Amino acid sequence: MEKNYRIKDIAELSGVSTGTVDRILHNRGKVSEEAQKKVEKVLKEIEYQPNLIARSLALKKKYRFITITPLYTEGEYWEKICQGIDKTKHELFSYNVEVEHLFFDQYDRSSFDKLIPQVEAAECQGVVIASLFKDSALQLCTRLDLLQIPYVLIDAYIDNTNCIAYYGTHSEDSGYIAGRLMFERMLPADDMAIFRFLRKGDHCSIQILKRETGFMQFLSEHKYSGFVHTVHIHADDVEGNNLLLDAFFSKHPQVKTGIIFNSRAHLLGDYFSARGVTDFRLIGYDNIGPNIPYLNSGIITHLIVQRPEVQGVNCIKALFRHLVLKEKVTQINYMPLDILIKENLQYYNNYI
Amino acid sequence: MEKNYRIKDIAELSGVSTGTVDRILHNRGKVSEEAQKKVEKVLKEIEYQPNLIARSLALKKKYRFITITPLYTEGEYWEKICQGIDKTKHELFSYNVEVEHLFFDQYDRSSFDKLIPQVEAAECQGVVIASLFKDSALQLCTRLDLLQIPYVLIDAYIDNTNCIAYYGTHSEDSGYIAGRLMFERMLPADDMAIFRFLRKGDHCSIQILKRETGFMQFLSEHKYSGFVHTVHIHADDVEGNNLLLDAFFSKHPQVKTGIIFNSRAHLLGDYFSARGVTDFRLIGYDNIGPNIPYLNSGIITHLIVQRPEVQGVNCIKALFRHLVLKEKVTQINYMPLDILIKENLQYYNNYI
DNA sequence: AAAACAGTTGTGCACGAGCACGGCTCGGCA
DNA sequence: TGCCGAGCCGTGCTCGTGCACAACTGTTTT
Repeated sequence: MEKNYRIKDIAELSGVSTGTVDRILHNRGKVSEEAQKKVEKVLKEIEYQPNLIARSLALKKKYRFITITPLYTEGEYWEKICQGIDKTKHELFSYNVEVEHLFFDQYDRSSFDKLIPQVEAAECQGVVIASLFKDSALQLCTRLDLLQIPYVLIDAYIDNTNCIAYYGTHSEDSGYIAGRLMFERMLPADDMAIFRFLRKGDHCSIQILKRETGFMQFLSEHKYSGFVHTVHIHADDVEGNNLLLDAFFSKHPQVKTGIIFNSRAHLLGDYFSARGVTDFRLIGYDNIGPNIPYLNSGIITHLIVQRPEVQGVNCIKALFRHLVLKEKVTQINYMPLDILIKENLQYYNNYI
Repeated sequence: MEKNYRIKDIAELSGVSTGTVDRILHNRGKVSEEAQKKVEKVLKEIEYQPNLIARSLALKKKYRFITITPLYTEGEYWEKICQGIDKTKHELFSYNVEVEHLFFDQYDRSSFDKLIPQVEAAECQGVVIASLFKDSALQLCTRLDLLQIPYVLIDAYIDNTNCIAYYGTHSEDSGYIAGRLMFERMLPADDMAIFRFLRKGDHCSIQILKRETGFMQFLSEHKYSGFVHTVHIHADDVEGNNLLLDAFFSKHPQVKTGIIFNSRAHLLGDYFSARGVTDFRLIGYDNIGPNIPYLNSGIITHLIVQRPEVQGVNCIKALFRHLVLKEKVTQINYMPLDILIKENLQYYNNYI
């Protein structure tokens, strides 16, 4: 039968006024030792849980968060992250939390750098940083440290920052999982292909390279003895790529298994579906819109996915919990790595 | 530049008092047509979002929810559900939400029935019902309908109730997925085994039977031509079962693949690990504590899991959103069906 | 014409916490 | 004794909403 104690109750129980209790709870202003002791004694006996509702009504403080993410087109990975952010923003509306999005071009580092002074100028209480560009992100972090503005990292973890939280996946392990999935249905001596779909200016991010590392580690740990073909493709040039892939498969018809470590498996899906290929086992990443039909039709056999919406939700909630609720937030948070197949796809987005 | 409009603002804009605006917003009491029109006009122009914080402070209403779930021992499936519930209860503490747990014995239907008058007597605003016993649950539902108390179903969906929400999984499809996973690494003509671990009084619930149905459907759709051995085992009798399993495997040494449709794969894990068997492919359900070490050691190859904590969270949130926020809640919510393997296990619980 | 009444409308307090301001006590000093 | 200031403490307003009650208007009744 737990009772909701109020400051007023504590004041009455300890024989002082609410003002004194308030001063003790927030240790502001001077309080006599006697009063301190009396109140502390009461506080020890009861379990006071401040009414957060009343607090956030009394504090007319506005919380302004800024997010810095890649600009996305419809169906892209970062759209899902931002959907999670916007959902949470709506949920926290009554707590006076406002969220403003700033975008950069994920293929142009300088576009990120240009945002740094903007963030410094904006009066904000917290920042969410998509840390694709490690050095630039680190620079922003140190600027924010100086301004004493808390920030959350998303996507790539950066050592030696004072971020209050990081949300992302363990890239090596996500590659390792891919290795396991691929191994389920091939022989250790079968050839395979890694497709690197890059766009002009694409930097083949550290994340992607780490996935590949984890993948190769699985292969070596499990005595893989086949040959791994690496196929480089420029994502923008559809015509050229078709020729390139035609050449590759006519030269290596034994390759029946492949993987793409970024979210562009659908581009290879386009190729296979145009050529009528149905017996290739393809593993990809991320449940972005364009990948879905190919998972459904069986051209992509597995997608390794990472709940981007939840990441977005968690970023904002981390700032909220840190600043408003003054709770402790765990710093490093690796998201679950989910395995999506045709059969469990339809239920995947029904969380929360 | 969205502004937070308050009732006071609306009153000023439309030239009436806050009381009148209040009456119109909640359509209570009589208001002159003139005032109605003036306020409605303003409401159309601005987008009024009531401050929920202030509202729940003003309404000193207590919300008392009751949950009715099986009594669990440590590490059991229902423990995870209740963990999600308790987490949310803590989160909604300041909204005056209280949650009381009632437990029944999942192997004794009458223990559920005994709770019905208790629920009716308790003055509560919402109920969460674990609907394992379909008929008994239905009876409770109709009682609650009469009392006009909203309720949420968890576990099994029941037709023709007025539940405001249901959270659970699509049982057939979760069996269908198991079929796919099993087929990944066997030949269509290989024999397999279905292990039915039941406890005394266990009713081999509809859920479990449906999983089996979905599984068999996958087999027939994919031209399975082997033999499915069904092994019945009483979960309580370890010694007897060892003998029974010994007999089975010596008679059918060709069976190298098996599945258990409830969460007791760990019992078979006990057997295999005692016998030193390492080349059996076993698929199970639910990431309950005892299953985890066997997934890690490779004795269980896959677990199909369904985010029980999230289900618990969602149940309480559904009642909260319905009663407090007065939002619309979607009625039927099938949870994601996740595939857990050794490699992605460690990250699985890092959500929210 | 005064009173009663119905139909509206405005006012004021409550919810619980935060915070500023003013008031109280007590000691020191002239 | 009177005055001042430091140290401590209590009061009262605020946030935005809900709701009860009082107050106001205009019409009908005695």
